[in-house]
Amino acid sequence: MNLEKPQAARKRTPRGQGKARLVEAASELFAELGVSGTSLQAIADRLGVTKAAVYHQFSSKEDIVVAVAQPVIERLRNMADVGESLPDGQRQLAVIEGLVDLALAERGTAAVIRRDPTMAQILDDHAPYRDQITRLDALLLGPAPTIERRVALAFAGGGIMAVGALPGIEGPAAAVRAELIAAFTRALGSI
Amino acid sequence: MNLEKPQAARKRTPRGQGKARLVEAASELFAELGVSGTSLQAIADRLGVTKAAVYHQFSSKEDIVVAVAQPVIERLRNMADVGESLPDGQRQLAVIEGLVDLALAERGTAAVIRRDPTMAQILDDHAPYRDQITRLDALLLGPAPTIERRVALAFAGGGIMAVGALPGIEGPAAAVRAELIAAFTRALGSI
DNA sequence: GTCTATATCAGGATAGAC
DNA sequence: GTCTATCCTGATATAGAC
Repeated sequence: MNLEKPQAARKRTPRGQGKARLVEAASELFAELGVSGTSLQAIADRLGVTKAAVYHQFSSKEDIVVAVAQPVIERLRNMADVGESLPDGQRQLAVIEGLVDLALAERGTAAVIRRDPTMAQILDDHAPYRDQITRLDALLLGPAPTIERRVALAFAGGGIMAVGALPGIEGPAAAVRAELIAAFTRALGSI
Repeated sequence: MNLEKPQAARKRTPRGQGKARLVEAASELFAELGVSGTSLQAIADRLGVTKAAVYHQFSSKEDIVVAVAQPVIERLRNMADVGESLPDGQRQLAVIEGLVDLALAERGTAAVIRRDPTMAQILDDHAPYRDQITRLDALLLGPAPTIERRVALAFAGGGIMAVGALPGIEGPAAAVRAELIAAFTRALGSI
């Protein structure tokens, strides 16, 4: 018994920066299957290499998860920097626009970060991420937020991520963006 | 080598309807860890039994997943029935109220259904679920919806689920409910 | 950078005793 | 209904050759 595993046909290794390719493949798979639903074998298969090649680049699955989240964390840090540098009246809108752009640009990854339990657990132990979330929450909620305001923020945050994860809204990006910013502002502003 | 596994101390089997207890435990774990992050061993441990006992109740993990979703599917069917029986002007609000109540009542489970990839994959192959979603979409969107309206619905749907999954909003349930219905209506109605 | 091969363990699932 | 024991597969991870 024990037939040989088919082992997906290896395409010529498109050489070069292996890490970036790997992170991209992992990111897509995480969005499709979730983090714990994605095996290193699956990542390797998508790249046309073996698991050992994956382990050459990252020494654990957790390292890959962090690497996938990294660009998003950088964007969050940037948004917090910009927001804090603005006068009070402009902070909220700037952050909201930033979050919407992030959700639309990073699509899958942003959604995974917000809703995948494994990702959440890893990032909760990852100070660089937690710090940005704290800063952005402060910018959006102000000091001593009411419970209604917290609910509204959770609602709006869940909303943009759901739209980001939505398939088939490739077309009129500007319209979607405008509608999202409006929806977010309405959700938050009304309280 | 190969120490004996500690095997969590077994508490006296609290009798009775094993299936219901099992579904409840699984439901909680799915919400905490995701479906693929939850092993049958973990479910068994939470109940204080062995894996084999779990397999006595359900013949596969997929069966458990469907059983966990079942009460939510029933509620969705009910909402669709009620909505379709109402005159045009009242349908939308009735469905929105139903969805908000569902998100608040089923908390974790409703959120898992909307955002867990494994759950989604299983339910996509599960006609009873798909049918209700189709009916509710029709009630909320009407025929030939614009893309803006679809975005708004996705936004609102993601929003209530995010709030449902939010920890620590046990207190003023009525206020949260009212705020959610308002937010949902605003998100949809404005297009 | 990538491979083959292998160690180790956990996961889903089954058989059969009590 | 629950247990023990076991099977098989696939998962993470490592060692060492090319």
